[in-house]
Amino acid sequence: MKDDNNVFNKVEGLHLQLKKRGADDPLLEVVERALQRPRIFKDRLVMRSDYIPDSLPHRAEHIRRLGEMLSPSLKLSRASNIFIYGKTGTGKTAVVKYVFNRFKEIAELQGLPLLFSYINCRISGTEYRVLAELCDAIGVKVPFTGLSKAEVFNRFRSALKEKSIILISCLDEIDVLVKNYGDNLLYELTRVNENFEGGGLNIVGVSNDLHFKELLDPRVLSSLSEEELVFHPYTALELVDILLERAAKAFYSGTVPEEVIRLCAAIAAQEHGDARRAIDLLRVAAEICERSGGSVVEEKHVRLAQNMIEKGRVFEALSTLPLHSKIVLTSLYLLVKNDILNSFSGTVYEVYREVCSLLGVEALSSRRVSTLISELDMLGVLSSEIVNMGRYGRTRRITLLTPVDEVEQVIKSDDLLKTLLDHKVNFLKLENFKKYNEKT
DNA sequence: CGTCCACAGGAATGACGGGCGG
DNA sequence: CCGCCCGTCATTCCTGTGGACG
Repeated sequence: MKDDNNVFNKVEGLHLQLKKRGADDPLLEVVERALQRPRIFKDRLVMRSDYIPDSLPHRAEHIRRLGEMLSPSLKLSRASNIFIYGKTGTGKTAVVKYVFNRFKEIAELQGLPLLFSYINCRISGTEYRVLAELCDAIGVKVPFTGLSKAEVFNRFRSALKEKSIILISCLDEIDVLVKNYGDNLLYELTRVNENFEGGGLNIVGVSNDLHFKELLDPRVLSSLSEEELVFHPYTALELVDILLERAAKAFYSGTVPEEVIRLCAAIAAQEHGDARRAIDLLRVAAEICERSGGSVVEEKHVRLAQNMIEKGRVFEALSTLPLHSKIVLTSLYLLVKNDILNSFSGTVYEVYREVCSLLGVEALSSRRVSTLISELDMLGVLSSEIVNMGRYGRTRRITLLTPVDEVEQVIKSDDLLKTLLDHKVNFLKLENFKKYNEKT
């Protein structure tokens, strides 16, 4: 655990050095300000999202039950597969990791052939990579691409058998995998244990989609969810406890008043009781306070933090979009700038083509753009609604949901698109599109 | 009452870069 | 080196469709 005090001492040392050099040193002022800055954070790591606390308030019951379900593995017999539901930030991942860590310690102490792996299916992304990570967990090296899935699967199974390992694997956000690739992999995985003595695979599936079950084949469902565990969102009061505990470790006493914590908890509770959000909010509020030279976090810092986090999320999501999605977004932006708030897909596509030719980029087919628009819809950047206009066909009415100035920031952060706004935007004859769009 | 618009969105297919084993 | 298998992005072709217009 890194101590802020060390850093502080170093800065102090630097300060003394600089002073010796004379007053005209350009760093002197910066360092002095850094020294004067009141310190709020005692330990920043505690407020990070990947931090696993020693105790999880209001989750003792879940920990106990998960531990019970997995306990047969400590006697080297197979435990049930487990299914965990609950929305984001309800402590699912933390509980699983917590229990895994504790079991791992015991297994190592007793020298049991018991291994644990945690895989996030959304981050791993494909069936192949999930399989590769399972292999990795039991010490089988596989290339990140090149082999057929069946081959990787066979290697996994035979290694499991050969080494008589029991692998308990958590597949987090498992719904993402099934939505994209179906439940084939899960089916195969649940069958791994058939005709096996010693060794085996145990799956702890985690999903934040409550309707996920419906996507599964009944056979898969029955073997996957032999046991179930449901996580409910935290209430505001529970969030307060969580934040208080974290705050006590992360901040110097007296820097974060309880009412600020209550506010953070209340805001997060409104948004589905997401603990991660609550912690982020408090952390950012403290950072803002610290940077502005305050010594006690106040309500206004929380409000600012709330704003910043929201904007940051949007910017992050939009600026990492592939080029053509950004061009579609830009087209929509231009339309909105010209007071066309609801455009039809035909109009958007026309503008899109125009923008592409101005940028010297080859335009994609309208079919492709159509799915790009759907993707933006799913991201919540825009909303599209199918409308029937009889004689005048069937289209989507597309509305930009993101505030224009935020979209503008994203466009300006892209080197290519920036040139469009800077120089070429006048060449667009948007009047034509306006008429085109109003041809209802 | 049937037509027919302007697309939606599914299916099939292909190009491509990456990476294996042999 | 080849042949094969991935996943991703894109195109082409296709069938489907609610309701204003004639």
